[in-house]
Amino acid sequence: MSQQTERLERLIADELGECCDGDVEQRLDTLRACQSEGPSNPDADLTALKTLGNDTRHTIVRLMAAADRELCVCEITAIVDISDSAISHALSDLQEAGLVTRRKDGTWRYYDVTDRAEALIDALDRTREDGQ
Amino acid sequence: MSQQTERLERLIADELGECCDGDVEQRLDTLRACQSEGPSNPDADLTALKTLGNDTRHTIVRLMAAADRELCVCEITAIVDISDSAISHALSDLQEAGLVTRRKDGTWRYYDVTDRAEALIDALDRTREDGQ
DNA sequence: TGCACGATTGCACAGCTCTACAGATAGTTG
DNA sequence: CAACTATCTGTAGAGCTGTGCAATCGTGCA
Repeated sequence: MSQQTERLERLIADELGECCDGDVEQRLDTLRACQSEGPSNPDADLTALKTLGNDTRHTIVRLMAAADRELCVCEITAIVDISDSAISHALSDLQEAGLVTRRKDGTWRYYDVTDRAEALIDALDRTREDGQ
Repeated sequence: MSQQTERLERLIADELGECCDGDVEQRLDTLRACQSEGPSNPDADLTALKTLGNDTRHTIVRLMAAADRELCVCEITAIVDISDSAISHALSDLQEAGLVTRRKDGTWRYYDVTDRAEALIDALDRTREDGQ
């Protein structure tokens, strides 16, 4: 029995007053079941969070979400104080992460937020601590 | 007039057929209003996203969310294959980011997810692309 | 076909992040 | 109070990330 499960055994003994090997196994099984509840492939989730958790990309997504319509790249560059290159990199990352969609019209490129981006923004807005 | 607004002027001319300086100013004003709709201090949002967007921390939060009760540190170390030190660092980061709460009971420490963490996890679950 | 323009891409490097290790801290117990 | 336990913390270094620069792509137009 590993150190980790010894510690767990002592925890259960503390909680229930006593603890046998069966109790430990049962607790481990329950926890393992919880672990397997998660998404089978969490990479997309991690990428979405990491991508939105950057100032530049977050700013762009907030702007598009507030505009409530697709925006042309040049509308973004006109407003936010970030270089063309950085914005283009950011939009590319956001698209790969499934947070924005892309549409071509001649030489103009239009981007819009996806449901996933909106859901994350909304989750943040609904759970903000201070009343700002 | 900057290069950025010249480009915007050409976009509006393309969209409407013509464009005067007033049209450009109006579009800029609208976009600036959108920009100011965002949270006045987005740092907490960025921290929350960045913190949850790490494999170790995400795994821990998913486990706690699935367990639907507070977990002792030793329950986490017993299940996930991450060193004690890494888990402790992760829990500390999560707490600072407002994603988990912490409770002491003797030498045991119990952690539980906050509404904010649950809201983000839920947003991801509701918008997953593939049917996993 | 050549030019102009909007937007993207490859690259380099400065700055940030994650983890293991070792040692510290705060309870508990005898 | 000494020994033990669960957890935390400081640190170093390997690896990752973000941005500007310069070059490039693709579209429209004369």
